Amino acid sequence: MSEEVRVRFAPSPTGYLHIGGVRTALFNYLYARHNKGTFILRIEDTDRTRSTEEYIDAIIEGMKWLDLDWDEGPYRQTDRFDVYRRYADKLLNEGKAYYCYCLPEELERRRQEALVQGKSPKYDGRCRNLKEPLTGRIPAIRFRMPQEGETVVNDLIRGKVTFENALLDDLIIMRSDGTPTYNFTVVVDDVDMNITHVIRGDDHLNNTPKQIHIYNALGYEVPLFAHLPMILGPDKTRLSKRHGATSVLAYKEMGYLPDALVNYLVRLGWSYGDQEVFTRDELIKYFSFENVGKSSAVFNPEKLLWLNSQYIIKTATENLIDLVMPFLIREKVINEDRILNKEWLSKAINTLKERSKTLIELAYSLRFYIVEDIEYDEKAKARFLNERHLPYLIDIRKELEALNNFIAPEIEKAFMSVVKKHNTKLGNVAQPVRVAITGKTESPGIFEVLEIIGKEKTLKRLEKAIKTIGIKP
RNA sequence: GGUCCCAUCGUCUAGAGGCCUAGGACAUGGCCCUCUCAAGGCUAAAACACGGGUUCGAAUCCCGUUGGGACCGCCA
Repeated sequence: MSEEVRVRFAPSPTGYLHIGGVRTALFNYLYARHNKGTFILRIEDTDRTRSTEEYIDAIIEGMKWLDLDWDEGPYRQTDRFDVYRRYADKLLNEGKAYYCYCLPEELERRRQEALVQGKSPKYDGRCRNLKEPLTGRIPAIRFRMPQEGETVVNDLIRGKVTFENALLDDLIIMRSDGTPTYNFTVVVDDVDMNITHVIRGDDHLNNTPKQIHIYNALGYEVPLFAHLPMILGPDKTRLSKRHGATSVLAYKEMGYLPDALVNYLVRLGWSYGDQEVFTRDELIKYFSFENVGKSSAVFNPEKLLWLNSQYIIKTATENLIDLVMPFLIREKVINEDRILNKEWLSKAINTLKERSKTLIELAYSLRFYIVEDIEYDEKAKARFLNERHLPYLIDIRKELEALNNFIAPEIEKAFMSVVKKHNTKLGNVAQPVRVAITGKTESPGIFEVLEIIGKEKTLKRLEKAIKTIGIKP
């Protein structure tokens, strides 16, 4: 027995990689990295009618975006059908599994009947001790589940969970079309891949005793289990498409930083004292199941947004340039062929970093720096581009025009001189200028903004504002 | 219906029988800073689901009730 920790994330490509899946992947990843173990990616695509290549690609892309790098795989179960077949034959030969000739429609009918009568829908075992094969039907293979005693799942998060064997169903391990089913393939693969810890969603806890019996039947040691609590939507039901974004990649499109999402998700059900923000290294260092909670958690978009803004502030401006560029193009702030001076752009970004909760917001707010013609917000225009503020605009234009060194401290002096001359408050000069330059009543500090916009554009925009007031009384 | 799981502010959580007058974070209100908006600082309001035990002492241990969730497929 090796000491090495081997864990796996095993999504089925019947849908996109969603928040819940990512959290499972993340906890597997953290546990592996914390223990210097191996993290395996396995695609559970035995349901051939619902699995698609597109989903597989999206899962992989999502994992890569979040930088949840795996060490082995992706393995695909559809490549391993002969392995399952071999194990199934073995169980058949040993009498631990048997052919079942019941038709899916028959089973479904019996299930419904049981439900109507308020009984537990369980396979009645009518093919369990068949002496002769039934002709004219292609059988499925069922696992012969022990019916006495109880099974204890020793869960790293839940503790001991006990199940009565009499309640366990003889489940189908091979369909009549020869393809294997989930509860069988997981066990075979986890055995085959030497998985030491099965870390997965809470929804599998009820499957676990059945799987334990398959391990036993196959003669293998049972791995350790850790069942993670579910993530709920705002209505406290299981997170689903109704609750907004389906794919994690949608979060990428919405301008979230991968590390912010990871940080948010890890705190859903896990904690480390009062700490809220973690680097990836800290996460790996501190992670343990002892600090994983047992109860399900409601997904809270507001806190994610807050964390995202914290990560934007933390990110080096240099990196932010590359991150925001696709959004500048997508939101048509710049044309694809237009090359911006990086040094200049980083100055602009610096003023907007702590004002942006997402990369989209950052891209939008960068607009007034970049475009030639800004548009006035109607309310802002009505309030500040009027007769009352006209003298200030005329004077500040004059003062700024006279500046040789167009830098923030000099610009400030110019403003102060106008303020003094009119014996007014700075806001009365700054706000109309802000509207003239940015089109809005909110922006970063106006002196900095003017420096970054530059003298030429500043004067041009001031003149346009002055003219606007002249035209419209 | 059966089985299993869970239960601290609106939400995420700290809490391992006395450090609890229940702490932190998001969101919300107020104040400070201030050229606006943010960021930041300070501050306010806000929770141990309920009922029984055990104990000198319970958010913490036990039992029950209630509430929520998951699963009961030839889906995974």
